[in-house]
Amino acid sequence: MEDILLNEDQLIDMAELFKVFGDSTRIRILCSLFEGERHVQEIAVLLGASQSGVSHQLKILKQAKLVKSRRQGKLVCYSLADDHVKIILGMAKEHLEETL
Amino acid sequence: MEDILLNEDQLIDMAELFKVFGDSTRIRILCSLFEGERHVQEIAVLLGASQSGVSHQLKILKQAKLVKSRRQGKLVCYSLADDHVKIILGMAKEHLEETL
DNA sequence: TTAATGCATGAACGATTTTTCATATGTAGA
DNA sequence: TCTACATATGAAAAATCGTTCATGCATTAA
Repeated sequence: MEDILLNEDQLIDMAELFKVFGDSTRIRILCSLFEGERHVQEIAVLLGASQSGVSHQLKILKQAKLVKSRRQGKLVCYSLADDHVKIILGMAKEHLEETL
Repeated sequence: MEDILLNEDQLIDMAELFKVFGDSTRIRILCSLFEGERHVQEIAVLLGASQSGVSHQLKILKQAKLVKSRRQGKLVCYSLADDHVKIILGMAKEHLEETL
């Protein structure tokens, strides 16, 4: 693995990115998208959360480019933006499993 | 890559873990340990932070098992706990570089 | 034992975040 | 157009977090 020295801006960006992962509601949302697209209501029901709450969190996830969305009539479907999400979560899971 | 379905406890633990990464001071501390052990004062000077502040953050990092420590006389030396730290940071860096 | 040095910790304050509530926007169908 | 449904958003309330300050504990050397 190459070196990962970071400059000041990268540090800030990286902290921002991890902050996004650092909330169990948002991780739940990401996990709910592992098998593909879901629309907002669907996610809200799945998590037992409010529509508004989910919408707010989806916005944060989207700003971090962890999810993308497309409108389909009245629905807005969200999906994972790329594979890094799964990889990062997988790495974290591994860490947890090895250290607990 | 294997699947990464998570149960409730794992979700919480994972969010906790990412929360720890979600602060630029803590990332700075982790990066300062890439080349090996450092003691507290050394880290504080390197970051231009207070001894107390660094100590508080080191405690959080240690609880998350991202760093370990050993006492050497009056000094306490900290080092990265395992390779996951570098890997996780590397993965995040990759994500940032590809999406910005 | 006392003094000096290095680190840890508790409490308090300010700042940031998450959640909730009310409401606005957008879309489809009658 | 009007109504119903799906989502987004702003603002306020509630919860969480980071930093600082003061002080305590541990170690070493005199």
